[in-house]
Amino acid sequence: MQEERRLAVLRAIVEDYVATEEPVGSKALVERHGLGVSPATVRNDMAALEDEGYITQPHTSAGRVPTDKGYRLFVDRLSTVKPMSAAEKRAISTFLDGAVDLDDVVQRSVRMLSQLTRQVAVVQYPTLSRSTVRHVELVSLAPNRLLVVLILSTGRVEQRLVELDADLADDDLAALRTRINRAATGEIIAEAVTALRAAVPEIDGGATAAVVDVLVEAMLDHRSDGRIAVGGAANLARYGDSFDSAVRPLLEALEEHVVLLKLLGEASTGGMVTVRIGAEGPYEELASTSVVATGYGPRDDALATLGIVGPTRMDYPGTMAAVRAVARYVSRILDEG
Amino acid sequence: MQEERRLAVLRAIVEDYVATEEPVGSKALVERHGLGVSPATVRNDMAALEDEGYITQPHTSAGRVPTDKGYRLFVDRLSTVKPMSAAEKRAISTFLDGAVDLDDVVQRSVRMLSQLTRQVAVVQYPTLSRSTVRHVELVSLAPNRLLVVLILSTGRVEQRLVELDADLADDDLAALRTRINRAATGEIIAEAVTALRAAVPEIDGGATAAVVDVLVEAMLDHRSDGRIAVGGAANLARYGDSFDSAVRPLLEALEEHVVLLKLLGEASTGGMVTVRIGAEGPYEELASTSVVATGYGPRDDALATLGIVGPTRMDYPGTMAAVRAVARYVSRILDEG
DNA sequence: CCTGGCACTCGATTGACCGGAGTGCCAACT
DNA sequence: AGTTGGCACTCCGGTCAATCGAGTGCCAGG
Repeated sequence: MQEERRLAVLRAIVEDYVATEEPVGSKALVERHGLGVSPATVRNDMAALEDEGYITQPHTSAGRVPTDKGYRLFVDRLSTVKPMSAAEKRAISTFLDGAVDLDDVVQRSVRMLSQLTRQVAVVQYPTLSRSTVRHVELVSLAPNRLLVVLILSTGRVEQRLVELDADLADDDLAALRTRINRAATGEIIAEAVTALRAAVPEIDGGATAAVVDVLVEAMLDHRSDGRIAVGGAANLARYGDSFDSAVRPLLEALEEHVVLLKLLGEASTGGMVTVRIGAEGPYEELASTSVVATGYGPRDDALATLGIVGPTRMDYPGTMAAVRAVARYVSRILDEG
Repeated sequence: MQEERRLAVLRAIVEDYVATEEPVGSKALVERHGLGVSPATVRNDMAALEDEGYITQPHTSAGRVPTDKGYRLFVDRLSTVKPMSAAEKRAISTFLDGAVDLDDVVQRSVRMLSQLTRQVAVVQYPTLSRSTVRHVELVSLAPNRLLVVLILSTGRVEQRLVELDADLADDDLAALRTRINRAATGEIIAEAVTALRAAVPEIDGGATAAVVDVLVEAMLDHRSDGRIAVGGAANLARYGDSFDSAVRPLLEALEEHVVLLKLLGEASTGGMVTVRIGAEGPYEELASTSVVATGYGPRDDALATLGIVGPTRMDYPGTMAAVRAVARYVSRILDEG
């Protein structure tokens, strides 16, 4: 029973601190939240919580502040994901439905997320590796120049120019085209690559091999795999204090897309919203920032990841709800498209 | 003659203030710069300069700080663009030469610029409107589905899917293709659009018109026209003071690409590096930021614009040199590509 | 196990004070 | 006419002491 109250106290501390941005003391706590005990009792609980490492005081005779460990407990056991309001849901839905193509979907998602959470939003472009090949087209621009066009189920189109050593006859080209499509169409990337390599024999002097090589390269192209959209950086201005220590490394991380991918990547386990708090990750400089992320994609295949980056002191329930909601709507749109 | 010295004083003030970030007084001025007069004399000059609006004091009995007008005079008449060192030139050249495609060129330019100037760099993707059509390809994916591929002299490839109302026969398609290419290939966008509209008659029931419409839309597509790459936002962390007032609106502007385009666009007059200082532009919130930009493109056609955004208190000579140098190398690369 | 009371700590605020950098002006000098 | 040295004045910034108040820890009693 006192154990139960202690957790209630921790929850109250987290909520108050997130709201006020100031260390919270025993007196203010009993006033604002209706826990029916005296400040002294709360003080005892706080002392215990501090011993266990959930909260800390910035200096003697100041209020308490949650530690990373405290936030962790709060997120894992004390918070209930508060559902989005109907109005918010509608706003998300209509805004995202207005997108005209894949790029636009991602752009709008980033914007939506950053507005909902008032944090920096990060959305990874859908990965190719889980998507399937819809069609491969070979276009002869000149006898020895070929345009290879790869169309994927995600709506992404990749094209490459191939310079051939020797000219390629029209009927050879047609044969190659049908053969390639027979092998690759409908397969997911990984399958398509192996099928392609196996099914297409050499036709004339390495030309075919060159085409297949380029096609495989296009399929595995990590440039589009790793692409990332970032939005809402203006929200960083709200950091107020702790500026050089927190914002600078974060701004740097936001430009280092590789770092961002790693941050998000940790969080791609299916369906659930994942939270990385403070120094739990491998990046020293981001010790005072948290990441809230989740995977998304059609039919719950986690094609890619989206989420937000913000200070450890953030509204976790609301943020998690927003991230989850946006991920769901985006997934639905990708499903339809 | 005293007029001459006054300008020397102004120059000294600007240089000192940029270097030290502190209001500069008469005594420090005569010490650091070798102007052979007494502090009292300098004080008189400063009073005159203040009357004319070139400098101002933050408060009584403080040193002087340049006004926007002062910076303007400095940039227009007092500064000599200091040339880049050989090492810097080499660094720019080799780094940009490593680029593999157009996107990469832009990415690297942004990175290079932000590193050289330690400011936020902005590079606009080359505009279509000045480039020429290299080739148009029509690919039949199905009897009533057409892939339209547009290849431009800049190396940019745009593709569109067209759904036709009626099926299109293969020989009609071939005829259309040659007709389109005869009209458009080699022309700059604007010409190509009109030539296309004039030269291609209707073949069957509006199908051709649809294709041409899509093609024209692809040519004029403002998404690729307006695309912008931003880099070096971490340099904003050096703003130190005046944070909310300066950085927040700047971060917002950096995400509003339309605003950025306007800012850069003012500066696209051929060949020269343009400088917008403080409140000279239309944006109230950016009153304490300057833009240093220039056009770039093959053969000095200004295809697009690149530059940096930074505080009015910046090293204009060095920054202008860096912007000019990067623009030249990028232009050269586009020329070759 | 909770509670009221009490002494204690320590950051934050306030006000007084001082030193220094810088100015403006004037009279004297070249 | 332009330059210079001198001088009184202003005002910012830092320091120091005093005070306030929020908050704690602990203890004794319910």
